[in-house]
Amino acid sequence: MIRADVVSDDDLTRTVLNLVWERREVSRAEIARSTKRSRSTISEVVGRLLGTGLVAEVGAGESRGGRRPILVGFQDDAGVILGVDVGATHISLILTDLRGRTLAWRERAHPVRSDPKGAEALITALGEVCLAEWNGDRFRLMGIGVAVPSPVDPGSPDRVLDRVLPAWRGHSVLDRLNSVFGVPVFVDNDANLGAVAERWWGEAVGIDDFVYLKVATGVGAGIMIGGEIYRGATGVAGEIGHVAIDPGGPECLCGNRGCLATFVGTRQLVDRARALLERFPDSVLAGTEPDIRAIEDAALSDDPLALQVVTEAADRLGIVVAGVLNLLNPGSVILGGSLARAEDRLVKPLREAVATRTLVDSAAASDIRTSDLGARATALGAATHVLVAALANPRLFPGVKPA
Amino acid sequence: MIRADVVSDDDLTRTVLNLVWERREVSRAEIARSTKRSRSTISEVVGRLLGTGLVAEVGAGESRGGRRPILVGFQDDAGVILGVDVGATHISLILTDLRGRTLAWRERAHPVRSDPKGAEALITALGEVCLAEWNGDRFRLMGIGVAVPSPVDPGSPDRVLDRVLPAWRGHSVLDRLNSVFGVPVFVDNDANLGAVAERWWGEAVGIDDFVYLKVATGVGAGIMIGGEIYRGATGVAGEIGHVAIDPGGPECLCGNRGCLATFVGTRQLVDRARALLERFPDSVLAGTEPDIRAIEDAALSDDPLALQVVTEAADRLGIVVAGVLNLLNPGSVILGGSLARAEDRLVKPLREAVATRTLVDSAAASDIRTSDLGARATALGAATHVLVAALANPRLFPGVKPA
DNA sequence: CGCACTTTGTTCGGTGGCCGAACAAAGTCT
DNA sequence: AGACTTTGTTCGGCCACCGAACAAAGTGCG
Repeated sequence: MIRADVVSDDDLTRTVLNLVWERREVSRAEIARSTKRSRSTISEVVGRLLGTGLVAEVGAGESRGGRRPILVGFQDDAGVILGVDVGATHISLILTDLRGRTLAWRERAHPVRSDPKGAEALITALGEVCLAEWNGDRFRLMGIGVAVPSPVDPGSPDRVLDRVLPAWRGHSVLDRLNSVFGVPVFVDNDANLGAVAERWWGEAVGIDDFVYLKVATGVGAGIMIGGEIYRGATGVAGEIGHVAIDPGGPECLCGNRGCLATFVGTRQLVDRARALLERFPDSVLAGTEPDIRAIEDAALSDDPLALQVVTEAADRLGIVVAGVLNLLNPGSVILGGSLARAEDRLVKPLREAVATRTLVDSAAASDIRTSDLGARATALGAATHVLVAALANPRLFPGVKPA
Repeated sequence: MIRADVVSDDDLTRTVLNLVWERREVSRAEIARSTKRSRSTISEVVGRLLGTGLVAEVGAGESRGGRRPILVGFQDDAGVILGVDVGATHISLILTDLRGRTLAWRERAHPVRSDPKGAEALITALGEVCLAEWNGDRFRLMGIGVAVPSPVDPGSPDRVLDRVLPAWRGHSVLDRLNSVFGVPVFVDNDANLGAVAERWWGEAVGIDDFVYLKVATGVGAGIMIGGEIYRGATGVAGEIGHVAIDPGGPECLCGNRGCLATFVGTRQLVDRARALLERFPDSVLAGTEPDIRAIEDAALSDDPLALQVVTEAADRLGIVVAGVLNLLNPGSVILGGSLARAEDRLVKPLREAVATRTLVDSAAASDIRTSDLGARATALGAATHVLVAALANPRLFPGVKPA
């Protein structure tokens, strides 16, 4: 795997580049004020950046009582990124520009666990499809981000240590992506990458400390501390799917009883809905074989059965969210994955469940909401991970030569 | 309150000072190798540091095949620090040198909650006693650290926001300490400061990510991430005393039911021991009015009643510790406060309780142990907090003039 | 309209932190 | 004893960054 993080770029150059990205269009004088450097220094740095093509002079700004500033703008189309979301039962890919805009998007159901070889082929094929649809200069592809539903070892980021995806063990799939597309490949856990997506494009823009909760086949948390993903000592921080919330609960795949995942995992939600069918004969789901999507839709139309499922899930989630609030006191908790579409129908009972289990202070200070990034959140986060790496190390950008 | 954190010292100077502190005695050449700076640069920095009196040339080291190095040593007695532990029912003070050595120590039982004015007077009086016992140059006192059993707002570190100690609200007590002793006063939560003590002098030396769990009148956690205390969005991170572990449990002061604190707080442990007296007529505690200390002693002599109390507490703690492991994946969990003296008698059942509630990975990777800093841990941590601030900003040291 | 004042961006000489080369001092090893 | 190492210092120089000065291009007031 290509490793581009050995040589680091000039500190100030990086700072300026990030600032231009954030502000989109900004004058040299404004950069100087923000970074507390002299205008002469900034002028020189900006001059170098102009040479890379990552930024360009894009016109004049408003006068602040004197000469009008020359606005320097970030070139969002200077590169593109491929984001891959490897789910338990699906694979999806997104191609984005440097502002997180979707250039292409593909999704396929696939039994990833039982057919890893097919999954690998599917990813490369869909990757080609996305690039073809975009129809731009292929050498502008900067990197590939991959989200996997499993912890990722920070010591060796290219190694996925997993019981869920045994065939992904080792480097094979990632190395293959690297050699097929010829760009760096980054891997991380799906909940972590969901948090990244929220931090850059979603509900957590501007928030540096929050917890992203992803409910899907499994349950995971992405913990953002100081704007960085927190991984813990061995990279499994946030693996809350198997927190025991009911000692008398059903047995879990992990061997324990009453894990959170046995109550709010996608499959369990669907099972629960089926079990409730006879108690709610008037439900719109009656007489159907409901899937998670149908349950969400039903909840949005205030179907009593679906609301019951959502409320029960909120209750169970509440136990864990309360624990998270008490322990970490995050500014925000953002809910993604299944049920996020239900918004208030999920959040309201969740807030109530949390309120009975937390001190007033921490509960009141934390705001709980749902993501609105939808199904593309995880893939988008994977792509964003590459963007973050590139903004931290501009050498990753195509056409930027090692100084 | 004096604020000394505005002007920051030269970065390299700080790095070198910290390195000399860590290594105790180290040559210029060795510093150059460690910091990856040239010997000429280090020579100059060390020269400046020698002028401050914080370090001194302390002899020659072993030859590494050439000229013998001149060892530069940190002067542990260049300053002293006062650490104050304000408990719910006691006050203790420690006077330390810059290596955490105890120069004086005083402890008094005091109803802090009901008599804050008396507590204030007691602190200043005991501070004077400690300084008198030490009998050194008083102007070498660098600062005072105060540990309070309550969250501390990071936004205004000198303000204690508390229901537990209403009279400590605002600045009064801390300002008074500042004006009496004429040095900066630092305040933080007791569990946070216990974690600091462990990080510098205890079980967590060399470990940058761990959780310190303090069981006393209440229960709190100090979360160390990357060598820094993690405070959360509003400074209440680690307030786990009121995590609900049993919806049917007893009512808590906080208004909820089944809080962790209602099972393992000091008072609850003592109550539980009393309740068990009739079931264990042969216990060494039979016929006595046991306090927490007696229970610990009894546990150490394998008294069945005491072991029962300890085991039950371990079970309850296990629920929360398991949650912490799953969420944060810390490298270590360190137990302080009551029962820490019981060591394996506490840790063994705790590990078992945790093992049934965590994934193999995170449980196996984390090592759980007891603190051995004893009763002085919190006060020592308070003093250490000042030391940390001083090493980060040498200007705080007495006699070091603003460059 | 003209004039005083602001702001922007560039030029240019200077400063300070850090470096490398060179060297003397003080060791080790054969 | 002589060759080689390591340490610590000196000294010239590089480079990032700065401040002063300036021209260009605005605003606003009399």
